[in-house]
Amino acid sequence: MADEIPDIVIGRLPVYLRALTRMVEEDSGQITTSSHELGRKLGISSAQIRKDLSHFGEFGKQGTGYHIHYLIDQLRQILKLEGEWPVVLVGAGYLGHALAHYHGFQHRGFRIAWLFDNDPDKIGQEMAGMIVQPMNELADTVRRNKVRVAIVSTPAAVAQEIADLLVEAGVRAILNYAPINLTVPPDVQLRYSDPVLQMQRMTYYLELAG
Amino acid sequence: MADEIPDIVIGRLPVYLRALTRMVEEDSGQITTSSHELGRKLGISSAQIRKDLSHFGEFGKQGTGYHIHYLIDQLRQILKLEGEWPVVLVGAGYLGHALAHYHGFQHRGFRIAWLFDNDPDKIGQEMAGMIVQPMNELADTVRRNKVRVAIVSTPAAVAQEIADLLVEAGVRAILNYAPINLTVPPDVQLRYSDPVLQMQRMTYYLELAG
DNA sequence: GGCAACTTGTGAAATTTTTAACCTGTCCTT
DNA sequence: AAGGACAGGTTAAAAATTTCACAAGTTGCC
Repeated sequence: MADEIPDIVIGRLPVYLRALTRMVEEDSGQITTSSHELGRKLGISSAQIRKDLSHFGEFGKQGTGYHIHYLIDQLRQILKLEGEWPVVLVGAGYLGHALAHYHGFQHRGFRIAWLFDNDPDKIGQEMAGMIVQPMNELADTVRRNKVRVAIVSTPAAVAQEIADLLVEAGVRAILNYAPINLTVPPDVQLRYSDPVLQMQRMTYYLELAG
Repeated sequence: MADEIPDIVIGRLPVYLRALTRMVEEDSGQITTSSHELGRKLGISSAQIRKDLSHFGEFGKQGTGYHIHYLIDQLRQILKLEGEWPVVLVGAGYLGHALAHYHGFQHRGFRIAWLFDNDPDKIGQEMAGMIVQPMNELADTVRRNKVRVAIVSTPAAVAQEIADLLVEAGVRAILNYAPINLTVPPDVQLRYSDPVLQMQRMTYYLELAG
């Protein structure tokens, strides 16, 4: 363990966590699992799972495997998900609306706590238990509440501008839904979620003719 | 060129395509670009861009770079995006609603053409210019129209079941928004878009203390 | 107790991916 | 017309990532 851990490894931990959590929810009374079982479910080699986890410590027991609850706890700790990160959501369009209502953040480390938009018709309106705030209060809210995580679901045209503002105000992790590449300082985490990019990646493998 | 092209390369092509398209939209009258310029915009090394493209042919000209329009055309051809893939969207919840209304598919190779749900209150209703169809007609619609691409935005509990049905009916590419790992045959493309996974990947790098 | 069946963690090997460096060709300026 | 600045494609080297394979530890059963 120790040393710089590859980001690609970090990227798989949430996948493991999700699969383990699912195993608990299915509740077959199963207490432990093995790298083989987990690998089979995820389509990942067991060696990779063991190696990934070994970066952080020894969580398993030979002959037995991994205690599911214990491993979940450890992963949540590694990923800093034991608390609940308050998230600011910028952009209250269709997508922002969906994200604001999404229940999947709960129990997985996040809570959408503020919602911003620049549309006068939306500002002041209630959405998913929040009041849509005007954009000019965004920086202040981030600063005052020491918000570190943001989701951008604005049109591409303003996404960079919003990102700059968020970073300047103290945000250190941005999930960007706008279909555009953003530039942020190296100490700011940035992830993308453009459905079209994912789709375009798949069509390469399809046959054109019907 | 020729040979099996790494999937990781395929995954970057849509990113290049998006950046190039953006350059056209910004319309500074720019005709050509270079691997360096593109790399700078995307945070990718120029060598990687040249190498990626070289898998498919020689699209640039020494001393000049790449003709933007020509490269866009080539990428669209490589990714099989010259036509328009009709897409079936399963799940008309908040997220399905957002996807159905999303304009970003247009001009990028896709058109959401059908919308399915199992909620009797939603079936028959109009949404984004489509009528929500009942789930029991899904397989038939896919088969009759030879649909090859689907988006799943159902709850996790039914996502695998839907995926099986889609594959059985002929779908060969699935974008899954449900927060669960799916299993599909090896000849079926599968991509995920779970916002929480992306967020959990970022928090690892954040500092816990406020 | 002893044996067989498992399973982890881990160095080493294999494979994949990225980067570097350079040859060759193009364009622009003088 | 010549020279310098650029820039693509490509081969080789470097770095990163995955897989292999095995020693060592655990469990359960007879």
